[in-house]
Amino acid sequence: MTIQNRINRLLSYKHLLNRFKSLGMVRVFSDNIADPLGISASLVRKDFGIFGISGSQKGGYTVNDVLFKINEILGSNEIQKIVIVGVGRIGEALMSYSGFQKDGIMIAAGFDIDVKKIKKTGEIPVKPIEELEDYVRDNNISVAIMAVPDIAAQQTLERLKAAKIKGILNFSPVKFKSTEEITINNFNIENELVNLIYFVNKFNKNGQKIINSNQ
Amino acid sequence: MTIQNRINRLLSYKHLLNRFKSLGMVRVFSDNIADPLGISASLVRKDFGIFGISGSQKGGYTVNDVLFKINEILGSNEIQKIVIVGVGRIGEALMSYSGFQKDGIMIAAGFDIDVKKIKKTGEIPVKPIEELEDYVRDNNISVAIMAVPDIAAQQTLERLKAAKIKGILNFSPVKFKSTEEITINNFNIENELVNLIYFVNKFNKNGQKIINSNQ
DNA sequence: CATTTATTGTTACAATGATCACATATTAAT
DNA sequence: ATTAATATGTGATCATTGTAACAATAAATG
Repeated sequence: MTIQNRINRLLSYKHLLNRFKSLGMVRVFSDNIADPLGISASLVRKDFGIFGISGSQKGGYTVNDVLFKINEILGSNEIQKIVIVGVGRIGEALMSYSGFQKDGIMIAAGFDIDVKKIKKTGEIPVKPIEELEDYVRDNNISVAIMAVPDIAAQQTLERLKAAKIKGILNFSPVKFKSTEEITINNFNIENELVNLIYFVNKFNKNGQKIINSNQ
Repeated sequence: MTIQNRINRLLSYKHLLNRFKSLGMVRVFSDNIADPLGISASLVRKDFGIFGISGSQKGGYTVNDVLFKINEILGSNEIQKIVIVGVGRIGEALMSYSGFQKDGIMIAAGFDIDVKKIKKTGEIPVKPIEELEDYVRDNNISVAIMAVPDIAAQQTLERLKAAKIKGILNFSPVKFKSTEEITINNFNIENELVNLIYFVNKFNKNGQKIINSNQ
């Protein structure tokens, strides 16, 4: 979980730096980045240090250099093709979402078990699930979004494993654990909501803090 | 971030215990819970202790008691009504999703700025955004899902603040920070994908770097 | 050219979280 | 009733993660 935070911060840096860039800024200091994100400047410098991003001792960091380096680290300088398995409402919503492009992510195809979903036309083709394995091999895909109902989750996971997929972003309600061969990030909306409701309910009365004694 | 993990674990415990229950189990020990989740038994016991969940010194914990207590803590024993602002593809997908019920969450209404989206019939009504403030007040809503495009995000946030919403699950591409008055959890799909791609590309099972085979 | 100033890069530190280990309590068995 | 076995509850310990502090150093200034 440790490096995941670092990667997430890298993404925050990227978005912030893009904003700075659009404002015409050429150089930034570590606290310019830290303050808006509510973290310490030394953490920014440490992150940069760990990923080999260096600045100059008086003039700070060059926006373009840092942006290029971050994209390089994240693999966003080349297009990353991924697939979606399960073209229901969530799958469709993701396929029609255009925001992935800026991070170098391209949804190459969708797959579904339901023949009525198959579409050869359109920007992103939807293919029968039987073609997944061949497609993944032929197009060198390593990451998939899984957006199937709970009933189909286990079976879909097996198919993705068989297709030698290496990473899954799992929108299905069933939680799966990562293994040596495959990294699975579970994206659970219920959990997020329950968490939020808990906070809102506990903090409600006069903004009182919740008990957090660790003893 | 500290107690959030605890709440997330509570949710994992809940789901696991429900599985145990459906298998007919009446009592469990802390390691029955810990092992499948890959955490230590003492952490389970400590979590339980902190939330006042107690077991018996030889017989472990009673499944039903723990489940009831967890639901009580999470507020899932009563129905929590929430609203969705922005009835685009994501908003629609969430509105048609039936999995919230088991956690006591009910989507009471949708809101949109586009009059073509308004629907008075159907299970969940979709209302004009102007009615948000009144609806939230009259129905005692404190949590909202925000699923609007980036362009509308800032304005929508202002509306939600004006309506005295206390917690937002933000699906829009724009990241917002929580304040004293309002807790905002940003749900960013790009970030998750980029993170996953980073892992898949840079690490093999030994944590060593591998050659990035980009097509 | 020396001095001042400002910012990076890094080490020491503090806070937080999870695990370990054990004392304590409870049940079962003889 | 006594003893043995076993699981909880919790203080001590270890690990992780971010912050604070500062030394090193490059630019600016006189």
